[in-house]
Amino acid sequence: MNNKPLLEYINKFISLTVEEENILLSKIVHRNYLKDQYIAQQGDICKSANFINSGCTKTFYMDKEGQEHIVMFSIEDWWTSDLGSFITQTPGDFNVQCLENSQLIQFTHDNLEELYKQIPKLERLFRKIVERAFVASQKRIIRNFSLTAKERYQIFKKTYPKIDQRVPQYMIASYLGITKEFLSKIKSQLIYNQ
Amino acid sequence: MNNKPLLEYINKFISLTVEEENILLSKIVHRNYLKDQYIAQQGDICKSANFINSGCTKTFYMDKEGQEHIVMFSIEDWWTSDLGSFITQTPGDFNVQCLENSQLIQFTHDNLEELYKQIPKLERLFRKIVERAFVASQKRIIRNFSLTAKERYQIFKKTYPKIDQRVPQYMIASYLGITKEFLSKIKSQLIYNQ
DNA sequence: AATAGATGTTAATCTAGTTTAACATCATTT
DNA sequence: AAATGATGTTAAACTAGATTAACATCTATT
Repeated sequence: MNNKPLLEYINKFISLTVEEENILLSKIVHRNYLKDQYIAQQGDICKSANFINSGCTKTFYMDKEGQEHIVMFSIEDWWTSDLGSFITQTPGDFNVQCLENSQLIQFTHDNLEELYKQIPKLERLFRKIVERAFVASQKRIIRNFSLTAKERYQIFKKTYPKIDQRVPQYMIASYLGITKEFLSKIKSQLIYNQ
Repeated sequence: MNNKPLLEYINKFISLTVEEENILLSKIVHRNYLKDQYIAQQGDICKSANFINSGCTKTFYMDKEGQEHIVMFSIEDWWTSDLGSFITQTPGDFNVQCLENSQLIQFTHDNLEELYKQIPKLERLFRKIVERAFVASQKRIIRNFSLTAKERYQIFKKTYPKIDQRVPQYMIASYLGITKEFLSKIKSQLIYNQ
């Protein structure tokens, strides 16, 4: 039951009293998932927002052709969920799946609403978290439009070196919006040109 | 000084007492911009979050080649700002420019922080606004990866019929991430095939 | 150690979308 | 009404990246 990473994370945004921390901890659930297990499934209502204590997940969309499109990887000290489904409590567009055995701290929708009532400061915390996520998402749209696949890959490697090493290449290709074959070509070009 | 649209908008998310409404109204500024005027500029710190009473804006990024990439159009009853720059108060990556004469209601960073203190409920309001914006942004990434330009254009027309009619085609092409020439081709194909 | 399944590479062919360039249309200003 | 600038169209040549398919490498399981 390691709550330290979560509390330290929260403390970067807002400060909680000891009582508030205890209220918060009373409303969370620790949960272990195995590699390949699903945390959320396209078409289902997403039941939890999850803080990652350890492990790694991918959030992806499966299109009508059965092709996977990864929107996001998440690792330790970050969140994972189908946020759209979670906040509206309606069937979601995304799958969230563990890429490694993962230790998560889960906030259910009801518990989080309850927490917002008891500790209004948490609204601020989650506002800030989502603000940052939104900004990153906007920047990604721009990058996809204004940069080539090679440039996007180089930025990805620099920005997320940990993820680059932990995740199979064909998933990184999916995240970059290209095929695994083309990513392979890019990598060989990069090796040749240095 | 028409505050009705703003108050009605807010009321969809949270309910304010009359006193709270008055505090809020004391912290906002009404401001008129002319067509082509800039609300935020790439490289500058964005000073305001703006509720649109009337008018229309584009948020865009200018790349090293001098090409414009539109991330977002905003019209009445929606917000416009370089959110990343606004929340961090650091130089921004985006320009926000009026496409029509526009009446805006401005929240400066300081005033908004002040308001959060006086009316903590507003954290909830802005959390919800940004949540929705983030979800829309994620869906757009998916659409860009899994759909063709033609499909994306058809969805755009259906989702934002008002904007489609108000904004020149070459800007819609930029929003869709394609050239104006290719959008022109798509349109002629669509006319031919119905 | 042999087999199967998951991951990664290479190369040929193909295509969605770009680039370039010339022209058409419309609105605004003189 | 002529001229200028902003917007939109068409078509030919081109390219980034997809598709297909064959093969290579690495694990994990029997």
